[in-house]
Amino acid sequence: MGRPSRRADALSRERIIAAAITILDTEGERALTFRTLAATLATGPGAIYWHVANKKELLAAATDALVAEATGAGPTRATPHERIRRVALGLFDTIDAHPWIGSQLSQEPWQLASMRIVEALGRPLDDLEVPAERHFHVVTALASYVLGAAAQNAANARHAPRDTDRDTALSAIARQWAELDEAEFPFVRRIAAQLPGHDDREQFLAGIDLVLGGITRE
Amino acid sequence: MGRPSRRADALSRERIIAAAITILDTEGERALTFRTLAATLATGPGAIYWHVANKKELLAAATDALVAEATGAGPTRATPHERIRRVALGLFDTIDAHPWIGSQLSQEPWQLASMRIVEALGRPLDDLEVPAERHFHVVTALASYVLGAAAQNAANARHAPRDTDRDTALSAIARQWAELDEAEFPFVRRIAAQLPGHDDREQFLAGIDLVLGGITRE
DNA sequence: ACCTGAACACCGTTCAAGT
DNA sequence: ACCTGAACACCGTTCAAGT
Repeated sequence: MGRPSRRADALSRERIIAAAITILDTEGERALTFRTLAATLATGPGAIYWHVANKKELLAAATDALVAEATGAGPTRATPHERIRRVALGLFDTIDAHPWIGSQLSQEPWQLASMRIVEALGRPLDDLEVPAERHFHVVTALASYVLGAAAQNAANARHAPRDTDRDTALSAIARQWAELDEAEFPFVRRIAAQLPGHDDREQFLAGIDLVLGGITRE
Repeated sequence: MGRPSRRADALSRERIIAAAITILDTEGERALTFRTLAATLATGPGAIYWHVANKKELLAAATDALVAEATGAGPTRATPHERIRRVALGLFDTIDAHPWIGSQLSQEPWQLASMRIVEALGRPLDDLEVPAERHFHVVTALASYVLGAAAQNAANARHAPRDTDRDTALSAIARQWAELDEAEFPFVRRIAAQLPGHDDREQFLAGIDLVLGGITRE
């Protein structure tokens, strides 16, 4: 029931956010500028400020839009465990596709997006027979793991050289790890061999299972 | 055995990093500028570039210095479980005291600081009777949780209003949560009551125990 | 009500010139 | 070898002026 804009190409909060997401995804975080954004929208930088308070709010809104999509809906007839895995994996994939969300989420904590994540991860806990007093506890641990893992993965995605493929990149890091000082980094040296060939999503889900294993233990 | 500087107040990488940490801690991330830093060191901005490649490297070096301190040494005669808790809590406290580390760690993944964390968290795994093939797996999960939780906590610390104390701030958020739309956020509404009065460090350690519980489960 | 674009107050970084 | 500081190429944000 919103009043219609006079022109189809009129500026709007939604169009600004959509354009920002496109720039962030295709050109990277550093490329998002009020000038480039204004150029994309065929207007001046000042015009954007009529619809959006500032850059921080713009980034928060862009993050929220994608997180809302990732946590929304979902077919519900599944075990609680399975539902949590589904939400977590959805978030992982969203952050992987839009790596800039990773740094965003760990910077603005009580924002709407974080609340959506807590809600989506927490709702299945009732059916998991976790006592209500522990819900806050447990959902915090789950969310911390999900956000931490996703942020790490996003950072990796951001820093991966464009021209080399994943396997050779991982092998290069593994080789680097294997050459570390034995006295200072014995553990990292030893696990270097396990680095190439691992699957990020599998690894992520294994961590979820670890946490869930701890939850349903007693 | 490094050759001595001629003047005691000569610029050096160490002095620059120390000055940067002081500014970051006392004035916040936004206040760290090559100009303010240069002013603090009584020199011009260009001088800093002789010792440090750029701002990114400076932040990485500052982070590494503090993480090295947090993960270094530690009395060793304790159970593996206890050693992991100790390392994790040390990191938590360090990030709590220097919140800017939080965002730093989730932005530069394969940097030295992350490797120190992996090493410190992973070394006790041998004695925890975790099979070697799972070490990479398990240490990744632990590190993700630690970094995620610490980043969240750091973000909270950064955004807390200066003049209000913790209790009233938490109560305000709890009230806000309790007023959310029941249809959209039933879970968050319900756990709102558990928000005030919780202890961040306890909550953090409980999460560690959850993950460790999952590890030693089978 | 909404848009324009010049202008303000900054940044990180470079570089010729000094010692 | 190391330092100086002006200058370059940008930023986010504001605001008088327009429609």
